[in-house]
Amino acid sequence: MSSYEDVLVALRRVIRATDLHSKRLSKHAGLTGPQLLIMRTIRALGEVTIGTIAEKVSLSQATVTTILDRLEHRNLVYRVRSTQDKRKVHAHLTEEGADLLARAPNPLQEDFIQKFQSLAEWEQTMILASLQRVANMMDADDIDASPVLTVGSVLKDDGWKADAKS
Amino acid sequence: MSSYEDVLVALRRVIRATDLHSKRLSKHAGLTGPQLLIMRTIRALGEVTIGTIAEKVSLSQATVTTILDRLEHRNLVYRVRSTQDKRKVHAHLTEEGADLLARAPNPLQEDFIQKFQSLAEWEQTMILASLQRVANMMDADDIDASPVLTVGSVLKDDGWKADAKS
DNA sequence: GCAAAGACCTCTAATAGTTAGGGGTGTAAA
DNA sequence: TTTACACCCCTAACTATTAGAGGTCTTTGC
Repeated sequence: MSSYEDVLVALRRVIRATDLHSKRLSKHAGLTGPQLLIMRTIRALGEVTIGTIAEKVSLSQATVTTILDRLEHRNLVYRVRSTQDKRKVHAHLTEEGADLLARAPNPLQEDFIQKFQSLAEWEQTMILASLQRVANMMDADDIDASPVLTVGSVLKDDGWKADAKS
Repeated sequence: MSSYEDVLVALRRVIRATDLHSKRLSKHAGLTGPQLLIMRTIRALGEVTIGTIAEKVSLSQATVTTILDRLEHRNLVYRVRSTQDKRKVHAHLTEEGADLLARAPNPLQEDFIQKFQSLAEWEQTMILASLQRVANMMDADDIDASPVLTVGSVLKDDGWKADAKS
């Protein structure tokens, strides 16, 4: 069995290799974490409804709507109401949005996420919790100051703020 | 007190004067009663939401939606989704629709409807019931064959069919 | 004459997206 | 350090559309 320290070191290496540290990434693209996540989902799925996005990223439709409002305002995405079913709205990346997304992330990132999602649910959860703990430690520069995390808080308590001032 | 026959005669005169006999009118315009009613509502209120139309004509939103579908298909109305509140949709008459509406009805009709709506609720209901009875008699050419009407059936049981074959 | 088809009308229930409102976090400026 | 601001996130309410089922009327074919 590897020691806890071994795990920490491995995690730090993963973080560096994949450039997943959200503050760094977000600042680079000028996008917040959820914004990036949603734009990636749109790129991955092509013509996609708001409901599908919400399902994929585990947010409510209302939240996706407001985030899309901001992205649309910045001309990174646009909406098209379906003619087949006028209840539905399809989201698309603008050329500008696609460019930004292409410039922003490290190519390794996509690979990593795909592989990560092939893990078991509990593995993903535990790894995320550990990553979170690592991030906290890095911020605090003090291991003992890092609070114990619950699973539920893992995805929320993330330092993804980037364009609060834009 | 005027006799029942006096009332009948008066009603017949009103019907002729205002050209309200629905079969005649509908055939003239190539529109059914509800279609005509909705188009008039749009013309009267200008930019109007589906919900408002439904309220004005006492139909469900779903019904208004399907009737608007047919009118839109015939290029008589068009929809514009509100930019202020993207839940809302405004209905408008096309030029073609406005033309059709302008040609179809007798100008007296508008006057009559306005005045009619200033009457008390029960007066309107009774008058409508009587008008309906008159219409039935005219169709039957036989007074005794006309069934006694209930208030609830007055607005429904109307010979408004016109373009079932179009 | 009469049965069947086709085109309507109408409704309720379900569905998709948007908005309102309230609570929270993080960053930057006074 | 407080304050302002811009986010995120949710639930509840709201607007319109669609699905599905039941009804009427007219036309068409027997």
